[in-house]
Amino acid sequence: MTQDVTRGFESPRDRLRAEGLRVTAPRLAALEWLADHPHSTAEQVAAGVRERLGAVSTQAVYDVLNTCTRASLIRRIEPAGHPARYETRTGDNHHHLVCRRCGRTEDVDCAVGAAPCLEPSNVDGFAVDEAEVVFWGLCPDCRYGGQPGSSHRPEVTRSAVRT
Amino acid sequence: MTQDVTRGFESPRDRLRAEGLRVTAPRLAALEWLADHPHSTAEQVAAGVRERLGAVSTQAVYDVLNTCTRASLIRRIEPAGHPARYETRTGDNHHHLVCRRCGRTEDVDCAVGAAPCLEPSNVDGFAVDEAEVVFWGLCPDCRYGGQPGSSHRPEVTRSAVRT
DNA sequence: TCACTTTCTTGACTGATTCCAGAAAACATG
DNA sequence: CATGTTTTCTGGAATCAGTCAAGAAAGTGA
Repeated sequence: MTQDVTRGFESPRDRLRAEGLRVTAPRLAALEWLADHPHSTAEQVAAGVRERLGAVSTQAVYDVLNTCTRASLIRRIEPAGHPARYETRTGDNHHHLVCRRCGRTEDVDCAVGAAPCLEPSNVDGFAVDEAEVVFWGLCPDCRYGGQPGSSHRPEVTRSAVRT
Repeated sequence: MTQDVTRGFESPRDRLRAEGLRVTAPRLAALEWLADHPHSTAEQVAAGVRERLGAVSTQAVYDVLNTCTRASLIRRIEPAGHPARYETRTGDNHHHLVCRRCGRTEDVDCAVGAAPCLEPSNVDGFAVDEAEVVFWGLCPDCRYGGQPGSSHRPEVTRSAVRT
């Protein structure tokens, strides 16, 4: 059982209802899967959903994920060079730690206090509504272990900025 | 001529040489284009390169961009949901302001002083080497103007936003 | 239960980018 | 300025993640 910020208050079913969304088996399965497996890719969610329900179309999964994202029931993060990942922890200002090599993603709470990095609220005429922070690096497995799974193409980013 | 941080010191030709890369027409054209049109997409770079050189394959452009990115001559940014963009300003820790709607991208210097948001250097066993910050919002055109859709041009940006 | 929506299925399709094999060009030499 | 390596470019096919479309199926309110 994951201890998620937004979980425990309401069941997936109630949360769907609260947003005026229909309660369907694929939606429940996807939300439940994500509650226990945060940062899953669409493909992983699809696998998890099929594990419980049997055949479910890929399109249905994307639809569920998009609908729930739009309703803020889940949050989508799209690390450059990796497929999108989803999580149920929404509404708080937390950021992510992503492995350049395998895409593994972990949560990082705001390092510099409450709302860091969200200084510029109206720069150059832009109406800024979100500050996204991604920490890039290598996860333990990719640092030490040799080949973690499939062949990931050589990562291109090597900026290594360390202000 | 744009006054870019990394430009003015060395010409594109010298910068290629300094990295041990061959000096080819497509590379020069791409680097020059980017110096004057920061945050261009691969497609825009291709168009700019073809403007000077005539026919150049798409693959050549991607190759040039990848090679130069790997050599840190340019930096690639990949805003979620938008094609990757490239810029010649490398080596300093500046971040980006991206329009949710049209993808227009602007530079933002660190808002919170020197090293904002780059607190965690070794979290959870990860070896963090870069903190990427993206401010999401709507650009002036998309806020007020109706349909920016078609006018999705290179959007020659005025860089160096000071906060 | 019935009608009315919304959602799911199937399958084709897109856009951005990469892979492949061979032709062409760059550049350190002789 | 020829020559031979080595690296890069061409052209086309392929991949990957994700979307679009039309009709069938299921959830919901009366």
